[in-house]
Order: sequence, then structure tokens, then C-alpha cells
Amino acid sequence: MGKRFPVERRVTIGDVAELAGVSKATVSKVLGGGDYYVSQDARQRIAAAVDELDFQPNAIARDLVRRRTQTVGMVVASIANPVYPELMAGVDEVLGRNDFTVLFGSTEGRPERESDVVRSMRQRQVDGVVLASVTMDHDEVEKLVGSGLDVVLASRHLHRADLVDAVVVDNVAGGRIATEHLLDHGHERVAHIAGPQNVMPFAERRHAWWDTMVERQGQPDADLEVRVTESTVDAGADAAARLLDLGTPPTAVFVSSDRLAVGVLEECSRRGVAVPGGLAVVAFDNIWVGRMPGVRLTTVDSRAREVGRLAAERLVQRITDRWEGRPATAPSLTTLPARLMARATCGCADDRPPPTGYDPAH
Amino acid sequence: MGKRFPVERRVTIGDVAELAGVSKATVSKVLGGGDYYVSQDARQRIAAAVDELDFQPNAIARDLVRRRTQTVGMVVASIANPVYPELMAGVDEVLGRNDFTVLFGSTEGRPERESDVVRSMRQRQVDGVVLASVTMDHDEVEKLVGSGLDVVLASRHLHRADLVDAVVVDNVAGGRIATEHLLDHGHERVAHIAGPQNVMPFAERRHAWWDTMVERQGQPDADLEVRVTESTVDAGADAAARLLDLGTPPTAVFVSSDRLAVGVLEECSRRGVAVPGGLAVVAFDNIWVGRMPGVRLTTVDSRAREVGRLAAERLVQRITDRWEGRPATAPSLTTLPARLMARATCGCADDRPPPTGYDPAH
DNA sequence: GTGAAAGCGCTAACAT
DNA sequence: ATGTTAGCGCTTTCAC
Repeated sequence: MGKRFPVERRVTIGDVAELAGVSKATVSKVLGGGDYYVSQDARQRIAAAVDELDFQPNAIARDLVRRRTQTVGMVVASIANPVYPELMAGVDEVLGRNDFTVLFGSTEGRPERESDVVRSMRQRQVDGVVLASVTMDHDEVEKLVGSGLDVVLASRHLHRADLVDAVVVDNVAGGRIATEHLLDHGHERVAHIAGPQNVMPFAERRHAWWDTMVERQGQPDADLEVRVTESTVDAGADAAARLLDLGTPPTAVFVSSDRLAVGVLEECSRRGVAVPGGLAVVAFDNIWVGRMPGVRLTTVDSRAREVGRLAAERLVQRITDRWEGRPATAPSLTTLPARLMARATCGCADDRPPPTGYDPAH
Repeated sequence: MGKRFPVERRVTIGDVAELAGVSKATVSKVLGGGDYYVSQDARQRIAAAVDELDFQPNAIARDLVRRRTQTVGMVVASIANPVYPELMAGVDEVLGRNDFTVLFGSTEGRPERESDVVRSMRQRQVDGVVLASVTMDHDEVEKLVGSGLDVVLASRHLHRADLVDAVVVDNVAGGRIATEHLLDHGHERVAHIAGPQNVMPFAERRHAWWDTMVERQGQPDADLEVRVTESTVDAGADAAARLLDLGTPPTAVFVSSDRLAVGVLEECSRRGVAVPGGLAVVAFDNIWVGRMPGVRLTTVDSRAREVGRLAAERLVQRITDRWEGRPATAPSLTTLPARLMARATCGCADDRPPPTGYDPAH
């Protein structure tokens, strides 16, 4: 092998054909992997030519005629939020296994850009999209799906479950478990730090908190709920400050995300408020830091990796169904059971060190 | 707008042309954004047709003729390692700003797949690649670059700096600072947990430790160094166990990554070894968890986000230079100064809570 | 078994 | 100002 052309001209299938003394069609047949009849002799000469020329087939040209790219788009809300890399890992795992390539996009704090990101992916002819960031409204999603693009939502979903596939954790059950756990520890004033309410999981978690409180003890004081507009550490710290500054501060709080909870922990540390002694906290997500000694955050597992895996599997299924001409199945909502990771911040005795034999990566 | 075609047939530029009563060329001129002379009248009719048909230009067809895709590949070693999302965020930031799309790839524990991942990206006609995972050898990288693909290495680099652009943190200085810091705390037996030595940064960090020890007190005992083959939490815990089981265990350890350090911390917690009292630790990377109260890991900042940004900038520069016909500049190695984030695990007094007004995301 | 020809959907000269 | 033509690099009938 080696370069035959000055630099500029790229080697094409025509060059290979010429060198091998066959036609482009034959080369294509061999390289395409289909089960065509081609003589051993020709096959050999083609193989030789291919590596003599170091031929790299132009996938874009191939995709243009095939009208498919074996590529899916993955759009997340923020790569800096540890939940998403975890989810991406799951997606990447099954996509890779199915020979799909991934086009990455992040809306990074600008949810309004979501449509643009997706449009751009569509123009690049992705075969489908994993949307782990939906803030679009129903209409837009409906139009998207109607346009023939396969879409599956991950981690977030819409009110109407019949529009598009989605896989999420059971946020309602999770929020309920978290709140009840705190209540069961004997707390009366269980506060809630609620994330942006236009994001489904946050709305559901808040709802679960509210309902549980109402059931157990009637409507909670209005000041026990504080809403933040972003799920960030700083927002969590601010929210905690507001709660701690109350006339009668809560003794426990259900925080709607781990990232916010980190802020809460920091604010407590800053003020010398003991956790769980002064304030018990249960959060939601289960990013791996929570397991660390010195943190031991009690939280509801949002099972991001699993969500990613399932979403990707669903998508691959849909895409291949379409390719094979199988009828499209109805959109389905997959809900993963929520489970509480009881550690120390809730007040459970957990002075035992973390178990060995696990890795945050998994 | 609305669908005019049953579902199957996608709308093309020809449909728009026909509906607008002009030729495809004219439509292309308008949509392509170039500064062509096209009458206001035609422009208007085209615009109308475009959204009447909800026309989505086929980027793949465009790219095929333009011979460029405005897409770059980004390959990381592991998305589960918090360093990489951080780096990706930096890359994504500047790529987005420059209207590049990113094709994502992870080698996830199978470094030998690196070449395949890159080959696949090349066939998809990416304009360049950010390689944050190099374990390829010089020859392979050389061939890659020689093939006309723009490449920049991020976070890892090669021995020969003249082959390809790279941006990395100063691992040698960082390793030295870490080791010296521990020595300055009065420790004699400063151990080292070394990462895979075929990965440049790990080799450099180890080297820095060794040299510093030799300079300060002669060759360290052989058993003070333990090598791991993966930078994971479990590997860190194992390594710590080995160190702690020594006849005379070290009183301090420079751990070559935060991820390994997490394992060390866990093992200490499990054994009831106080940190920094029983074992002082300084690590490398500065993933954001280290800032948490209850963790307060002293570490050298590997500046992943910044590395990502600079790598992407370099790449965009190279690509656009090539497009504009500017001569290629010589490969350069950019080294970011290392800085120590002195927190509590080294023995520094840091009982003060973390500062407010920061966010791990930044 | 193999090749010629006709596109995939678009852009870019070159005419007009 | 706009249209015609000739591809980009590949796959895929359909003849031979």
C-alpha cells in the first residue's frame, strides 16, 4: 500500500476497479459484503488493489444511494451533568454493538436550540434520534415523528405517551419512596427542592412529594417548597439557604436531583449544619459520587445507564423494522422501577464503608 | 407547510424548484447562502415553496459534492471517566460555536479498537478528528496524518511532538508539584500509584514522582510504587490495599488519577485508616467531586475543559486553513501549566467549607 | 460472473 | 438574473 496520488485526489472505487482490472460494479459487489457471485480470482485482485491503494470507501456516497446512514443522533441537555454521560454510555454501548455511529449534540442550557440540533441531525440524514433532553412541546415532537424520523425519548418524556417511544425511571414512585423514607425517619417538616417544572421528571418528583405529604399529614406549608430554575450545584446551595433561613427550618428535605443535593450539602457544611442531624437529605439520580465515603448520599437511583441502553435498543428496533418493511409498532412508554439507595444523609445508620467490588463506571 | 407526499418519497430540491417555478440551480443559490444575484421575486417564491413543502436539504448530498462535511470526530477512551465529559464539553463548546457537528466515538476499554473507530469516521468523511484516547503508536498516527486527515490529540500525546498537534496539561510539572507537596508536609515514604504506563500522561506523572523522590532522598523503595492496568476505582482500592499491607506502609501517596484516588479513599475508609492522618493523598485530574465537603481531595488540576477547548480551536484552525488554501502550520504541542488544588487529603488545613459561586460544570 | 448505465440529491461552472 | 450541464463516489438493476 502507499499513496499513489500527489495528495489532493482521493482514491475512489474507480481507481480500485482499474487497478484490479474489473468494473466498479464488481468492486462494489465485493466490498459491499452482499452475497454476489464474484470469482475468487476477481476477489483476490480486488483485495490486492484495495490495500495497494489504501482505499477508504466514501460512506457518504454510499449512504446517498442507500438512503440510510447507520447513524443516530443523540441529544442531551448537558454533558456536564453526570447523569448524561452515564446515559450516553448506555446508548453508546448498544449502538456500537449494532454497528451504528452516533452524532452527538448538546443543548447545554439553551433548550430552545433543541429543534435546531435535531433539524441539523435530520439534514445529515440520521436514521433516528435519542432525545434525552426534550423540552419541545407535543406539537413539535409530533411533527418530528410524523416526518418519518424515528425518535425515542430517554429519561424525560411527554404527557401524552402515545406520541413517541420513551424510557424513563418511575419518578412518581421514586419521589414517593424518598418522601416516605424521610417521614418514616420521624420528620414532620419535610421540605422539597423542586427542579424546573417544565421538565417532566422534575414535575413528577414534585408531585409525588406533594401527594405523599398531603396523604400523610395534610397540605405542607407553602414555604417548604422551593423551586429552582436550573439543576445545578449553586442553585441547590441557594435553595438550601432559603430553607435554612426559615423561621422554623425543615428538619429534612427531598431534593429533586443529586446535583442540587451537592449544593445543599455544601451550604450545610458552610453553615455548620450537620447532615443528617440538622438536616436530613434524600435526593434523586444516584450519580456515583454519592457512594463515596464522606458523602454517602441517600438517593433514588435514576438508572441512567439502563435507561440509555433500553432507549437505544428501542430505537434500533424501530429503525431496522422500518428497513425490513415490518409494520411500525405503537409508541410505548417503558418505566423502570425506582429504588432507594439508603446511605447516610437520610439518617440511616451507614457507618459501614462502601462495599468493594463495584465501579462507578458500571 | 405540510406533507404532500404519501410518506415514502422525500422532498428534494427539485420539488422546491418546480413549485417555485425556477430551476434547481436557483434554489441552490438561494439556500446555499452564497451572495448570488437572485431576484427578490424568485427568492420569495422559493421561500414559500420551501416551507410549503417543509423542505429539508439533504446535507449528505451537499457534502458529497462539496467534499467536506463540517463534521469532526471526537474519540475518547471512556465516557464513564468524568474527565472525558469535561473535555468533551470544551470541545463541543468551540465546535458548536464554529458550526461543526460532532461524531462521537468511545473506545471504552478496548484501545485496540481506536483505529477502527477513526477509520469509520474517516470513511464518513469527517473533516478532522480530536483524539482524546491515543494509544496508537507513532507509525499509525503518522499514517493517519499523512493521509490528509487533520488530527489533534487532546490530553494524551506522543513522544515525538513533531508528528501531530497536541494539547495536554503539564503532567511532569504536575507530578512533581504533587510529590513535593507531600514531601513538604514532612512525609518520607511517599508512595505512588501509577496508571497504565503506555499512556503518556501516566508515564509522565510516574516519572515526575520518581525523579522528585530521587532528587530529594535517593531512590525510593521499590515497593512504594504500585502499578495498575486501569484507571478505575476498584484498581485504586486494590493498590491502596497493597500499600497498606506493607511491612512499613507509606504515610503518603501520590495517586495518578482522581478515579484511582476514590478507590484509595474507600479502601482507607473500609480499614479505618484516617486520611490524611494515617495516609495523606494527593491525586491528579480534579474531577469536580473532589471539591465536595466530606471529600476535599487534594489534586492537580488536569484542566480537561480547557484542554478540550484548545484542542478544538487548533483543529478548526487547521481545517479552515486547509479549506482556504493556506499553508499548513507545523504541528505544535501546547502544554497547559499544572496547578495544585490543595484541599484536605494532603494534610493541609482545610476545614473551611468550599467557596460558593462556583459550579462543577465550569 | 461481470459490466454498462442510470441515478441518489445536490452544487458549481458555464452559458445565456 | 437564471437555467443547463456535468459531475461528487457510490450502488443497483438489467443485460450480456
